[in-house]
Amino acid sequence: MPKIELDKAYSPTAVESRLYEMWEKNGCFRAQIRKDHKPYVIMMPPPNVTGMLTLGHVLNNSLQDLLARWRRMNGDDVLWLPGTDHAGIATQIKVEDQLAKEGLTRHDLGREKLVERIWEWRENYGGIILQQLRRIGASCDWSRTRFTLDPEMSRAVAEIFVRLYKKGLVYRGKRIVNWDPEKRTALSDEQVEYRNVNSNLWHFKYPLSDGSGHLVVATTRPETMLGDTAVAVHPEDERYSHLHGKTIDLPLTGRKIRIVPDDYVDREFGTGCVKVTPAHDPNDFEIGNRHNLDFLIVIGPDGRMTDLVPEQFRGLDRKEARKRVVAALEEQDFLEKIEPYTTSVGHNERTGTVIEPLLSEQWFVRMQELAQPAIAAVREGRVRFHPEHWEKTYFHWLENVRDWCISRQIWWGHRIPLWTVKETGEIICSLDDPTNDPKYKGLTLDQDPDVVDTWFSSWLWPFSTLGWPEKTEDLAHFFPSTTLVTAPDIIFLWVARMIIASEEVFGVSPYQDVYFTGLVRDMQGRKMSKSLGNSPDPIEVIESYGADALRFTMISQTPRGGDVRFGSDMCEHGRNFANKLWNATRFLLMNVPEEGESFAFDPVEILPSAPVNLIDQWITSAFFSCVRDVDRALTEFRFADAAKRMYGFVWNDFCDWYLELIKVRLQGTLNERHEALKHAFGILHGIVRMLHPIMPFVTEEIYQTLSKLSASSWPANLRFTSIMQANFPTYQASLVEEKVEAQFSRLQDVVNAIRNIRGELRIPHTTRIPAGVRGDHVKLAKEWEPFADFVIRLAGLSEFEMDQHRPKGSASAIVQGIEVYVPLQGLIDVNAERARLTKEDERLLKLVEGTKVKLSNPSFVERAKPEVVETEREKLSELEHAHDKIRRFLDELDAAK
RNA sequence: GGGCGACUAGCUCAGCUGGUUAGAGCGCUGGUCUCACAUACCAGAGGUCACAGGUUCAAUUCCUGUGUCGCCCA
Repeated sequence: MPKIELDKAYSPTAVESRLYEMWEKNGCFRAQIRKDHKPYVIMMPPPNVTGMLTLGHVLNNSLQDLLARWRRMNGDDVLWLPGTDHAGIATQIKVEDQLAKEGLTRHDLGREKLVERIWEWRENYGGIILQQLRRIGASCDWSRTRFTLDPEMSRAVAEIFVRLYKKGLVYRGKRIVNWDPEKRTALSDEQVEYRNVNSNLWHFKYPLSDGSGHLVVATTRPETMLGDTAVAVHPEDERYSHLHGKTIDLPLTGRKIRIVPDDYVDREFGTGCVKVTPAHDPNDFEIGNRHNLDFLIVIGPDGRMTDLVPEQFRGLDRKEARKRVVAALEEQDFLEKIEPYTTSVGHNERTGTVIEPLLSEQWFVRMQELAQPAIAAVREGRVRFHPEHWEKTYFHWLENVRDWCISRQIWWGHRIPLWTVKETGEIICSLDDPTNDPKYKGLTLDQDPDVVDTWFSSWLWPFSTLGWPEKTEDLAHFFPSTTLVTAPDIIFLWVARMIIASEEVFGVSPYQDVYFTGLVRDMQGRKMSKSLGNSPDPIEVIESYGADALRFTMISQTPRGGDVRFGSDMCEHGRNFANKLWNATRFLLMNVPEEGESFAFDPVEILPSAPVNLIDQWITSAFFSCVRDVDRALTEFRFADAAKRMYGFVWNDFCDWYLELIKVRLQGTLNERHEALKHAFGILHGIVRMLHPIMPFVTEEIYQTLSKLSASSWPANLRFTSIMQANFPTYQASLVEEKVEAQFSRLQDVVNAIRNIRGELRIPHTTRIPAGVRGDHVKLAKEWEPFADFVIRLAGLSEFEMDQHRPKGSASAIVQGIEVYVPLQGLIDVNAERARLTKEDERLLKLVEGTKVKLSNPSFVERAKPEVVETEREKLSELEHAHDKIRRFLDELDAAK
């Protein structure tokens, strides 16, 4: 067996690409359908096909990968299904921008050609993000990659549309919708982002037709006054009750409009009179319906004033129209005043265009009825949210849900499966194109030109990706899925709707658990944004620190569901950890016997019997406690806890204590050396398997190395091409021994006490000093004799005594009731020792006093639980004991002076 | 305007169902290139747990209010 030597530092770059290729080549990520294996399914939230990897994606997908790898190593049939979203508007914009550079518009190309161009674009540039996901080590099943516009997915969209249409849950309605005049399409309420904008409140005088004076109305949108068809006042507002039914001469237009009483009006706001523009405001629209008002569309779909306005304003852009209207009103003395005002204005969340509420005919999904099972699903715990509090947001939305506007006036997307017979006006809703149906021979059929909202395909993602509506094997095995990991900003857009769709189609929820991650922010707590330039490119971060480092850092720094503050230099944390693990391995390998000698180790999972050596027992016990905690943390979606627990075990227990301790044995006899190494490799083997889900690359690299080492003795059924086929360590209760851990903690405390004395008294490491524990010799010897060498090594001692006698003028400490001493012998400064002891004296005194006060309170002793009082008493006696000792040491020090 | 969340060491965060000597990582201070790792080792300093009330024998932990910050909805 050749000696294996590792580099001094772990360098991730080369390792990562090599291993990822190996995994893919061996089909390690491919989901299997096996008898007697539980499926574990995660549907990746499909990123936009136009998207680039952000730190948000990294966090999200690292968590999904962690879960997928963890469950896979636990033997589940894991399916992590990746894909992209066709992102209707965003993608079409990309290509239209390209066309613009060629001096063309989409209308020059026409529908078919444009769609062709977009497909071409997708082939060339789309889905880069899926390549980037490979860089973080994503172990998704690429063979099942889906795109929301794949033919199978289109089939699913048509299917659901037809079903809902036939149930009357999809309908055409004329409503105020969120209109994007830039892209000339409607948007759903959820795709509009409201921003506060500094603007004005304009107060206009509207003269009464009878010449008896005027009313004053206030508005944030002067240009819409051209479309006013009423002025509303509150029915019970006495100031205006005499005006009900009278009319106004609407300035600039020469139109007479009515004064109507309506509850909607807020008497406190402005003058209590409201101008009503039913075709351009959702509330005014309702008022318009209630009072049979005219609906005048004065701003067209292109954002320009229509022919329904006076000539001087026609064709003007809405911004320009605002200026001109105000100017005209001012000129004619209809302007009362202008005051600064902050108003909330809807913007397209993607492009930032100011949304125009516009009366238009669109397709809607009737949501109220559909929402009920989705509410029940969460209420009954069939879907659990983590953190739980998101349920409140979810319920609030669903309980007040409004109908969903699903039609979009763009070309890139799923066509609405509706045809109108030109001659008869008959509407055909059909899965298949009826154009060639003999039934309609001789008639002209026009398909609805619109496409559906992208989310109308994404809401089917949990099952359309598995072949629905076909009855596929995948659908049978992998639906419903298990866990969804996503960001809370799409709780309405996506999560709620997916639950709705699954409940509607299958009567079940699409997953059991939803984990909501937080937002990734910069170190100042600001959102990552392109314009701020505060968003590091994950790929660059990976190149300088490694994917494992990025993953580990993000996951361990992420509060449960809370926002993460992230700066790339934080990745040092993860990088150092990977390096630590690497060097621990390196160290063990350096101690492997030279070529020619036989050496074999057993993976910890198949340890034939419990270790006999106390050190080995301790690390084994600590390892399995860690496994238990990690397992529990992952089950409860406490990812950061899991990461920190593993970190603590590996760094502190394994490296700082265990490896230091076995150095003693590695210098012992050949047999001792073998025993120590065998066990150490066993634990290391467990560690890499435990860490693999969170740091896939470095652990695989180490696993591969260990495999070479153990090839001869390792049972064939436990030899795998990849660590991800090996088992995640399983908790072994029988190997966790509290007594051993307690004994070990005494050893640690004694060593720490000596180190503390050394540190405080400024004794350099190079100076070897004697130290000892005092007490009954026989008893002490029994416990401490076996540890003498260890204490000597770890505390840097010349000798370690176990005696009744403690030399006068020693530096001392009390830990767990054990008296530890370092004979001074003029080695150090008496004053420094006095300072050290005084500090300890004061600390203990404070604790003693505090505990005494507590115990002398009769109501505490009476009313607190007996075991609490008992613990408190024991604590007091321990503290007093230690305190007395410290006092005596101090006296002794003074006497020695 | 309504709702949700946060406020613990200089920074980023743990601390679940009330009783702990309030923790970790980074940073800081001092000491070490000790033959795995200076991406390291050893030691140390640093917190009236945002504020004010209340419940309780006991509150960082539960309740109410205030303040600051963030997010969502209208």
